[in-house]
Amino acid sequence: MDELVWERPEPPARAAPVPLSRARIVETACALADEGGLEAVSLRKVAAALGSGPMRLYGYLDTKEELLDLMTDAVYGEIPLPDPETEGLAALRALAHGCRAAVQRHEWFADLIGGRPGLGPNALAYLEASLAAAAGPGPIEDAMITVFTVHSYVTGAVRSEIRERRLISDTGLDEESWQRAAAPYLQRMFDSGRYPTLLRTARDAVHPDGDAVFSAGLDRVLSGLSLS
Amino acid sequence: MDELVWERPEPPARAAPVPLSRARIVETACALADEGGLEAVSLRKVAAALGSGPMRLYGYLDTKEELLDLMTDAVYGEIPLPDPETEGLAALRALAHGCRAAVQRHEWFADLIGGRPGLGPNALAYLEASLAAAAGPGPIEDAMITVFTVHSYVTGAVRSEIRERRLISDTGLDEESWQRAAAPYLQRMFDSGRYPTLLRTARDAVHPDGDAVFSAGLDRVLSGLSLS
DNA sequence: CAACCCCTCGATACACTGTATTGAGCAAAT
DNA sequence: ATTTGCTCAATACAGTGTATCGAGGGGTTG
Repeated sequence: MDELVWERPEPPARAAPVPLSRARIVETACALADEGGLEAVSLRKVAAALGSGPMRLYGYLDTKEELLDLMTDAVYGEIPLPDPETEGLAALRALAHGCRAAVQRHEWFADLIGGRPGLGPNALAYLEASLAAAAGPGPIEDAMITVFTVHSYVTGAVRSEIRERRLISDTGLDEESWQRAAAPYLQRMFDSGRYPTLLRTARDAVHPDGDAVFSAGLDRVLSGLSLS
Repeated sequence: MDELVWERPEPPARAAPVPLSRARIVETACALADEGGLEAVSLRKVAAALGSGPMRLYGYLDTKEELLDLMTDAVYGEIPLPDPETEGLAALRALAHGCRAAVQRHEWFADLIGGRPGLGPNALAYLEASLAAAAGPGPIEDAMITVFTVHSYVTGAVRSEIRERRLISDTGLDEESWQRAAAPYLQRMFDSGRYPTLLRTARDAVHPDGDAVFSAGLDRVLSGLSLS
């Protein structure tokens, strides 16, 4: 009390605290990430968007990583699960496409997926559906490997796709400036003669769109599974 | 000059600046990451390990992300390339195993791989070798898809593996405490009845080691490629 | 109705991050 | 011999995750 009462300002009439919930927190964190990417998600910003101080969130979370885990599980929850009648391969395909669609809606999901243990209820449900689709008459270990294989492909593929999209959109929205930025470097690399196949590819190949590439790769993976 | 010379201390006899190079920077950054993970890599720590101030690094890098890119390419450089005589499928398999081996040596590589555009010379060489191995008589687009498929699987798989390893080693080195931490939760989830296949798997399946799973998945992927 | 207590929440603080700016000292060039 | 330019370190700043603390209000008890 280093000031007299007369000088000291009144307490700032604290606004009625906004009711909070884990769901609301995750929701606004996802919204922040949707526009601005994962780096736009900080506890301070999330709290500010909710009209509260940062430390309040620690009542609902122990750590920022837990927030990311919750966000991850929220996205898993958006992936529609095929109904159990669906035949195995078709179900796996549907899950894969659902996962990719989720990444298209939430680019940042590509940064999280496969990165931390997905033990949330929705991730488990996704896993359950995959496993059920893959399970056949044989030993369950086969189904595990099938799921591992497909999901590894899916996570790797969606990351690749997002990465490439960013490579373009980072240099500026137009393809022009990207050409000017990286093309000369690549040109020089190709001129070195060390990458003949790459050079031929860059010259000849027509670059197909992401959908087609993903589907084609997925088909190859699925056809290697020797599933009943 | 707010003090008289007599009071003012001598300049700290600045130590002869350590000669630096991009290679040395990347090397020590990788060393720091090897013990301590990616979060142990900060420009300050790298600089300190080199005996210099942080800002000096900006002569060699524009950004921390560039350092991570260099580290990524350094690891790509460790992957042995199959000699060009090797038959296509065998070469792809060798590259995949080489990539996985690199991740075993540098866990942090799993966090970087597939995350940012790998345009460094070593990554390009890896890509060139993959593309050359995948290229057949058909259109080059087929080879692109093949490479995309295999590499997507590999990146996804190694991330999965590292993630699982961390899940165990994070809770404490012993399996005991992990059981105590997550097992009750999973138990309750399984008891909910929503994850029957998962439950059966957790109960019945013997968990095979990472090598076997990776190889088995890779074989499935490769066998789906319909490569000559 | 009054007094207490707990518990929730915000303010403050700390260590740390990446990076911009500034200024000092030395080497080379005029 | 003087100036110029370049290299590097010190300082500074905004932002991060999180620990600590103190005040305030709501519910429970006298």
